[in-house]
Amino acid sequence: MKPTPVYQRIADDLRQAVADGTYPPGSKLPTENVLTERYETSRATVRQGLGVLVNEGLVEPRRPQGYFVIEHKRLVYRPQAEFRRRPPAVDIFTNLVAEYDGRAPSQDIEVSIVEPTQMVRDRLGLEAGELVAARRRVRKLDGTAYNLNDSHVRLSLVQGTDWMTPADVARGTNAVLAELGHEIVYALHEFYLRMPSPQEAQRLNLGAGVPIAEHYATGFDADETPIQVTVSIVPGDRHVIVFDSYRDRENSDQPRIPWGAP
Amino acid sequence: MKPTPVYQRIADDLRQAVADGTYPPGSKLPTENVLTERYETSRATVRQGLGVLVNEGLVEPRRPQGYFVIEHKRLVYRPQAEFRRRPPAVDIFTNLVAEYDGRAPSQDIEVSIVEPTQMVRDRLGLEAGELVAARRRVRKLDGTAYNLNDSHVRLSLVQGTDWMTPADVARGTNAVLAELGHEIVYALHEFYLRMPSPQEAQRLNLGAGVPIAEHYATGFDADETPIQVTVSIVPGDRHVIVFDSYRDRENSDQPRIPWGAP
DNA sequence: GCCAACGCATTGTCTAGTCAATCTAGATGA
DNA sequence: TCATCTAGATTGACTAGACAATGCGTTGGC
Repeated sequence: MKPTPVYQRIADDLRQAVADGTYPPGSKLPTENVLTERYETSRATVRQGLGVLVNEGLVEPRRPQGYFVIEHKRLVYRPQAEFRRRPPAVDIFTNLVAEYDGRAPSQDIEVSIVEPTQMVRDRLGLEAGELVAARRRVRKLDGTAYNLNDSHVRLSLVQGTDWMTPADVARGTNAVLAELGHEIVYALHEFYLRMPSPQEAQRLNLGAGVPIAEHYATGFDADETPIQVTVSIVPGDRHVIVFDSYRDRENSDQPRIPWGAP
Repeated sequence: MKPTPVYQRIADDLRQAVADGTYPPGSKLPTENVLTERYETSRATVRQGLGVLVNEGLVEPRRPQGYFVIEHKRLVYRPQAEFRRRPPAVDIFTNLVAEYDGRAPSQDIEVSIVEPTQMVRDRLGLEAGELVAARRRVRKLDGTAYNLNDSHVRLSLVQGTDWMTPADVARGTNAVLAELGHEIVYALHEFYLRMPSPQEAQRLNLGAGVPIAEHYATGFDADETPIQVTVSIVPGDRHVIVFDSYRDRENSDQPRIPWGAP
C-alpha cells in the first residue's frame, strides 16, 4: 500500500470538511501557514494541496485574506426559449430566463464582417474564403459579462439589412431573417465542454477551475438550409443548461449531423 | 506595466505553439529540464507553467516520457434519442449515438434501494425519508468507463418489476414504466458543469483539466407527474452534447421548473 | 469626525536543490 | 532467439527558504 502524498491528504481533508459543512460556502479556510504547521510540511506542499481545490472550482484565494469556499448561484440557460410562443419574462436575453436577483441585464453588440472559423464554415456549408456577417454580443448582469454570443450568417444574405444593426433590434434578428424569406424553423444545438482559454477567462472573469460550454446553435429554414450559426461561451459556474423534449412531438428521422464532430 | 510572470510566459508560449501546429496533437513537448534551461529559471517554475496547461486539459504528462499534447475524439451524447421513433443504430446505449471507431460498447448494471439525494428528492417530489430504486449503469467502450448513468424511481412504483432486473431489459426500462401505466411523454434536461471529484475522475479515468456535465433528466408521464430522474456524469472531453428543437412543435407554456436551482 | 499613511498578515512568484517512482531501450545472459 | 536485467531519462513529491504584491485595519494628523 502506497502512502497518499501529503498534498493529496490536505486536499482530501479540506474537501471533506467543505462537504460536511465545517466550512460553509463563503467561509474562510485555514491559512497556508496554519496548514503548514498542522501538517508539519513546507508551504509549497500546502500550496499544492490548495491548488487542487482551486482547480476543482471549490475554493478561491483572495489575496491577502486567505482561501474562501465558493458560493454558487446559477442562471437558467435555455436555448430552446427562442422557439417558445410566449416570450420569456425578460426579453433582452433570448436565452436566459431566470431570477436575476434584481441585477440589471444589459448587452453590448458589435457587428463585423469576418472570415468564419472552420466550425462555422462546416455548419453553414460555406466555400473556403467566403465571408460571413458576425453579430457579437456580450451579455452582462450588473455590468459584468455573463456570457458571449456570436451569431454568424452568410454575408450575402444580410448585407444592408437590420441584422447588421449594432444595437437591439426590437422585433428580433430572427424576425429579420424571416422577412428575408429564411424563417428558422429548426435548430441543432451542440455543446462542447472544456476549460477556458486565458483570454476567455479574463473576458468573463472566470475563477480557476471553472469550465465552460461552447454552444453551437445552427438554425435551419424550412428548406433545411443552414442559415445562422450562433457560438456561445457559457461559463459553467453561472448557468444551468436546460431544455426539454416531448415524446408525441418526436422527429421521424435519424440524427442528422452533416458535418463530422471534431 | 507589470511584467508577466515567467511561468505564465512559459504556459502562453507553449499554448501558442500547440495552437499553431508546432506541437500537433499527440506530439511531445520539450522536457522540464530543457525548458528550465531555455527560460533560465528553476524547475519548479517550469512545472508551474506546465501545470497551467495540464489544468486546461491541453497537455498531459506521461511519466517518464514527457508531456504530450492531448488528442480529442468525441462521441455524440444525445439525450433526446430515447424519444425517437426509430431507435438509434446501436441500442445498448440509449443516449449515445455515434461512431464508436470499432470499439465495443458494453455496460455494467447494478440495482439497489437507496435514500435519494436532495436533487433527486426535489425532482421526484418525495417526502424526506422516502426511498427510491436506483438503477446504476456504467457505460463502457472497450472496457473503459465512458459515462455513469443512475436512474431513480419511487420504490413503490417498481418494486418487484423488471425495472429492477440488474441486466439488460430487452424492451427497455421505459417500456416497463409504460406497462405500469406511467409512460414518459415529457422530459426536462438540466446540465450542471463542473470539475469532477477525485472519485469521479478515477472511475472515469479522467485526465486533469477535464470538466464534466452532471445531467439530470426528469421524465414525466401524461399526468405531468415526475416518474424517473436519471443522473448522468458526462466527461467533457469524450462527448458532444447534442439536441434539437422545432419551431412548429413548440410548447405553449412558460418554462416550468418546479424546484429551485441550487 | 474624517482622511491619509502605514503596518502587517496573507498569498504570489521564484530559487536551488534532494530523493522517489516509473517506463523505455539497450545490454546481458541462457 | 528470447527473456531478463539494468541504466538512464523524466516526471512526482517535497524541503527551506527569499522577496514582492495586495488589501484590510489601525493609527495618527488635521
